[in-house]
Amino acid sequence: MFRKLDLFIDMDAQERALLRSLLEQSREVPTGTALVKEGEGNEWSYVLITGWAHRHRTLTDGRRQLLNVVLPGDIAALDAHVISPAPASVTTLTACRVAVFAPSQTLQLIAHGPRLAASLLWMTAREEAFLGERLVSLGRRPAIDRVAHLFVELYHRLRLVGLAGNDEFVAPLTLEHVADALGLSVVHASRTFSRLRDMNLLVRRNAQIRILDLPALEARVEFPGLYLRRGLSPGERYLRGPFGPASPTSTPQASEDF
Amino acid sequence: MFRKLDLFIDMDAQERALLRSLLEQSREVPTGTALVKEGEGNEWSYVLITGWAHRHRTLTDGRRQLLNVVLPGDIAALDAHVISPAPASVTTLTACRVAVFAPSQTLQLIAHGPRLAASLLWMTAREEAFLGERLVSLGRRPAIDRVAHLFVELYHRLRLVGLAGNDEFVAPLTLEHVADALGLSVVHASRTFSRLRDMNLLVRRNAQIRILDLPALEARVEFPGLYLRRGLSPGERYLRGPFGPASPTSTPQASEDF
DNA sequence: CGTTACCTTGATATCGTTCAAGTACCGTGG
DNA sequence: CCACGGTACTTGAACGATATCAAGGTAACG
Repeated sequence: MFRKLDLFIDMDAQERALLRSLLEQSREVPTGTALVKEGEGNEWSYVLITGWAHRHRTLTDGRRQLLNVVLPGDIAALDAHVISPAPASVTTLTACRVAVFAPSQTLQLIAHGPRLAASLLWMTAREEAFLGERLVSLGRRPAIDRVAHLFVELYHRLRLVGLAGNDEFVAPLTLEHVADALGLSVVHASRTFSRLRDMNLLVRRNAQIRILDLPALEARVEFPGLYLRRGLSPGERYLRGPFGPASPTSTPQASEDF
Repeated sequence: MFRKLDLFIDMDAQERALLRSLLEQSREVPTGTALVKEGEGNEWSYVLITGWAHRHRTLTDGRRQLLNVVLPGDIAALDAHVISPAPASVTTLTACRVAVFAPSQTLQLIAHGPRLAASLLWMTAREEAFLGERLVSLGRRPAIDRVAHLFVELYHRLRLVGLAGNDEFVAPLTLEHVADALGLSVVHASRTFSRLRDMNLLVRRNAQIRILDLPALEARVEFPGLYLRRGLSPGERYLRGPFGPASPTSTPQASEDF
C-alpha cells in the first residue's frame, strides 16, 4: 500500500526528500492503540500510512463524540505541537502503520520554506472543513442524511487515496462508531441503515459499504465535494509565482505517488 | 478598543512590525456585510479588529448552521488562501473594523520564519478545537447544556481579549443565531434560556448576557477551558530554543497590547 | 401609529432515545 | 463436535426531547 501525499502542492526534489525522511521511520501498531489521549500533553504527531484511526472526545459519563476519521495519508495530531493538552484522543480502528514525528520536525518542515508551511496550513484547513460539514449534519440534518453524508464523504476521501472501488469500500466502523460520529443512538443508527437499504441507496454488510445510488445520496445532502478537491486557490497560484518550485528540474504538474 | 493579538507567541520587534503593517490598512464595514460567501472563490482574509462576525453555511432550503463566532483578534478566512471555493460564509453581526489582507501577505508572514508560521498554525488549530467542542455539544449534549457551553466559551474568549466584565458581556446574537449555532429551533432556544434563568444560571436580556453561576455552568458541560489557553506546548518550547526570538533586544516575556 | 424584527407561550406532532428481548456470528475450551 | 460467552447487530414498544404550528406581546423605527 503506497501513500499518496500528493495532497500537497507539487513538490520539488528537496521537499520530497524532506517528507520522505519523515516517513522512513514508521512503526506498526495494533487495533485500539491510543496514539493521543485527550487531556494529556502529547509530544508526537503521526502520519497514517495504512489503516484507519479516529479522533474522538469522551465525556465523564461515557458519552462519546467521534470528531473525525483519520485515513491513510492524513496527519493526526499536527496540532499537538501548538495546543498543549490534547483536546481529543486519537485511536486506531485497525492495525496501522504510522510514521511518528516530533515537533522539531514539523518546525523543520515549516522552516524549509513557505510552500511546505502552506501545505500544512492547507491540510489543517481541510480538517476544519470536514468538521464544519459534520457540524451542519449534526445541527441541521435528519439521521438518514447524516449517515448518507458521512458515507459519501468517506467514499470520496477513500477514492482520492485509491482505497475505494467503483461503488464499494471497506469501512471498519461499528454501528457504535457511526452513532458516536453522528450524534445518534446505536439503535437508531441500525434502523437508519435499514432505511437506506430499503430505499436502494446504500448497503452496509459488516464492514463492507456498497453505494447503490451515488447521485441520489449526493443530492440528498447537497454534496458539493468542493472541500475535498485540491483546487487552485489564490494562495496556490501565488506559490507557483514568486516562490515557484525551488528546483527548476521538477516540472510543475500533477504529482505522482512517491 | 485595542486589539490584543498576544494570542501569538511572544514576538520580536521585527515580527511585531510585520503584523502591524498588516493591520494598518483597516476598513469599517456595516452590520450584515458578507466578507466571504460560501461557494465563491475568495481572495481575501481578514483580521477582525472590533465587532462581531460569524461563519456559517446555508442549505438550499434555508436551513442554516452557524459554525463559529468571530471575535476581535480572530482571523477570518485564513483558509481562503488554500481552499479554493470558500466552504462557508463569513458575515458581520455588528459594524466592524477589519484589516484586509491578501494571500501574498499571508505567505510573507509564513516566509518570514517558522515562529510566525507556527503561530498561524496555532490559530487554525484553535479554530479546529472550537469546532470539535461544538460538535460534542451538538452530538451528545441536551439543549440546555449546549447553550450553557456556548456562553461559557464566549465568556472566556471575550475575557481573553478584555471584552467581558466579571460576570457580564454583550453578545449581539439573536435567538435565531443561537438556534442555528446549536442545532435547535428558535422556539426551543427561547425556552432553554427561560430554563437557565429559572435555574439561576444565566440571564439573557436583549444582547446582554449575565453569568449567574459560572462554576455550576462549567460543571454541567465539563468545561476544561484548556483549548483556550495558550499553554506552553512542545512546539512552543522548541520555538524558544533553536530558533529563539529573532532579535536579542526583545526579552521573551508575556506580550502586551500593541 | 402601523410595520417589522424579535421574542414568548401553548398545543400538538415527530424523530430519535431508552429499555428489553432476541438473533447471528464469532473464537475458545472441553 | 459442541457448549459457552462475547460482540455486533436487529426489532418492538413506550417514552421523551425537541420541532412545528399558531397566536400574541413588546419595542424600535419610519
